[in-house]
Amino acid sequence: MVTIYDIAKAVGCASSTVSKALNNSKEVSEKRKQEILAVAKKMGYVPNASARSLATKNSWSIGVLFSEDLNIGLEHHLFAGILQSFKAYVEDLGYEVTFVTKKVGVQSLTYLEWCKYKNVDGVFIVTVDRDDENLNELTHSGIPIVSVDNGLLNVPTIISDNLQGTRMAIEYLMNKGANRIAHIAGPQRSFAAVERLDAYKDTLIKASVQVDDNLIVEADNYDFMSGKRAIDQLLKQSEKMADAIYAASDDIAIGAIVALKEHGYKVPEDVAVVGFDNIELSGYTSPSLTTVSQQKDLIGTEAAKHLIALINKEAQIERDVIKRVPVEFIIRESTK
Amino acid sequence: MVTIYDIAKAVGCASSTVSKALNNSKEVSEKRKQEILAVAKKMGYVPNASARSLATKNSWSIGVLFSEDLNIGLEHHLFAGILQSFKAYVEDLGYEVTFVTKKVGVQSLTYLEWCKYKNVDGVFIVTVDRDDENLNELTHSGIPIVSVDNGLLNVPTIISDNLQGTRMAIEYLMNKGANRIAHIAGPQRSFAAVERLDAYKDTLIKASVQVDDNLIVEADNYDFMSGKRAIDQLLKQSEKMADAIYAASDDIAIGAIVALKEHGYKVPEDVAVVGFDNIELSGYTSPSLTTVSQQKDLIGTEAAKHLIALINKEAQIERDVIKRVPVEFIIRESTK
DNA sequence: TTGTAAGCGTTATCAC
DNA sequence: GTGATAACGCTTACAA
Repeated sequence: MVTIYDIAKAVGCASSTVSKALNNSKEVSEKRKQEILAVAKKMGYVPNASARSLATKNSWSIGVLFSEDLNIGLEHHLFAGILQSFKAYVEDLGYEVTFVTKKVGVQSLTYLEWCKYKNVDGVFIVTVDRDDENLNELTHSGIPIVSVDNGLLNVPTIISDNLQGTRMAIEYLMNKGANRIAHIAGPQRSFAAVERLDAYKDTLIKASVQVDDNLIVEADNYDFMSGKRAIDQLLKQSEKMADAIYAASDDIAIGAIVALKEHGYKVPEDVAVVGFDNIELSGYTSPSLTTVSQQKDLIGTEAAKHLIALINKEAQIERDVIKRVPVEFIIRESTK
Repeated sequence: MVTIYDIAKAVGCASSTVSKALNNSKEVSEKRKQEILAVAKKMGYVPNASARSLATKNSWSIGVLFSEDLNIGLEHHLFAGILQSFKAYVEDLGYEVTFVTKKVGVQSLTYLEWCKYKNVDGVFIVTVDRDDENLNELTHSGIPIVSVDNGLLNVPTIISDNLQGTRMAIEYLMNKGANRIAHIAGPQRSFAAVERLDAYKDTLIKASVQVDDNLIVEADNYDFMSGKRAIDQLLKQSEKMADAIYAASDDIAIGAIVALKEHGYKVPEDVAVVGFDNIELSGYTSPSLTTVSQQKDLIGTEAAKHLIALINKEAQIERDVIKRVPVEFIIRESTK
């Protein structure tokens, strides 16, 4: 391993001069700097992050909290997409993206301890168990944190405009003549799911339509099977099938469509279905799915921008700042 | 920040003794150790990764190479799933998972330089541009590396048994009576795609069926649209439509089914379709998709195990070690 | 402009 | 069993 001392020796100067040259300081003559840079390159010098971090107390790294406890891992399209654009943005700025974990070697740590251990500059919470006892400690530590979607208390959050999206969906269905619009809500431990359910009720009420609890089902999860099961539940709750269904996710919607077909209903003729997310496949199912599209790229980059601003103290840490990202309503065959 | 010196002062011993206690060394009396541990806990001591790493030359961190240049980012189900299980496995062992990047602060680095900079214990190559000029340098550096799927030269690779999978698919189709089996190959820059194409030809030849180049199309990519386009291409190449199609991915297969329907073909009546991957949605399309299932969990954990073995020098770095992970053939409606 | 030296928080060697 | 102390590679006052 080549160190600045090796370079200093080779050049015939002090290590501090080498350091200055390497860091583009103005306290070195241009000539010296070029000389040092040339030698460094020739010798294959690579700086050492640990030594640098130890001396400067900066890590240039951002921790990502991506808990798998919730069964929403990296495979989840939305969160993977968000993380992807977040990663691209901060890496371009020179930050390293690393996953926050609870262990180092044989030792167990809390999230906060790990972040201190690694001295991360900031934390991006993608998915996390809101009941995790370690969470509170982290969110109150003063470390710059940004979150998405899960609506943690005390953490600035970037999230889709669930109210707007829901309203567009419901109003569209009503304009199409639907008057028994059911809602398959997402699991209510999810913040977005709660928002969408509230928005559903709110929109109906604003349109002077009475909310019928028998037309509301809570899915266990955001996935296909939950959508299928939700239809069974709906059939139990209500003798007469709804003429439209607004589902809290595309996966649920697609599962619901499959179940509806199995029960002999035609989509969209008997029942119109609207999803949420606009997953890539929603354009390819049969029928293709009308849905509320979430801009995962934008959510990821907005989260990144805000976190960087917090790190650079260009933004203040305000609790409960919620930034809404607009959604888009995409009409396809499932509501024709 | 609490350091071992603070603890030493509080306890009234030397910092080296504290270090020993903290590291569970046998060179401290049990009594002292307990005393130190108690004080450390009370003071909220958290070790410092940089200092430790600087002194020990170990980082307990693994770099993940996940290049987005190929348009296969984290959103790709297969790679996301593989990374997920890899991550879970190594984190449980106390390793940190961090993304390899090409920049640190304002400075640009090669992959290898970054790995040296961060002193990662090993590298997991998930996706990477095989033509990347930085790659060769990394794979020949002596750093423990494991790869999946993309069949890099000189790197131990964990990959699905593409030959077995292809054979099962083709033989099944032949048994069903198909005698004009087309193949929508994946992009031939992908190693797996090449393997599947070769296996397709090989299986036909072994069954004394002549390979018809007009029944082979190379998709631009692994995605839906490529599948749709491939059907157009197939129609151009061959006047008579195939009676079965073996596609290199589920996405391609689903795209192909959509295109086939648009052209008036019925699946599976006119054309049977088989995919590859077993993405979650393949069971929910209409018709649901017969496919070759890849075990992403197993691929991820096998990669993790091998990398850890390399790091611990329990395995030798052998070039071109390829470990095959078995696949499973799943029969659904698209071939009924 | 350049050099000296202290300090960052650990671990590890070697006396005692 | 315990304690000095050097070393890890770098940055940064401060001195020259």
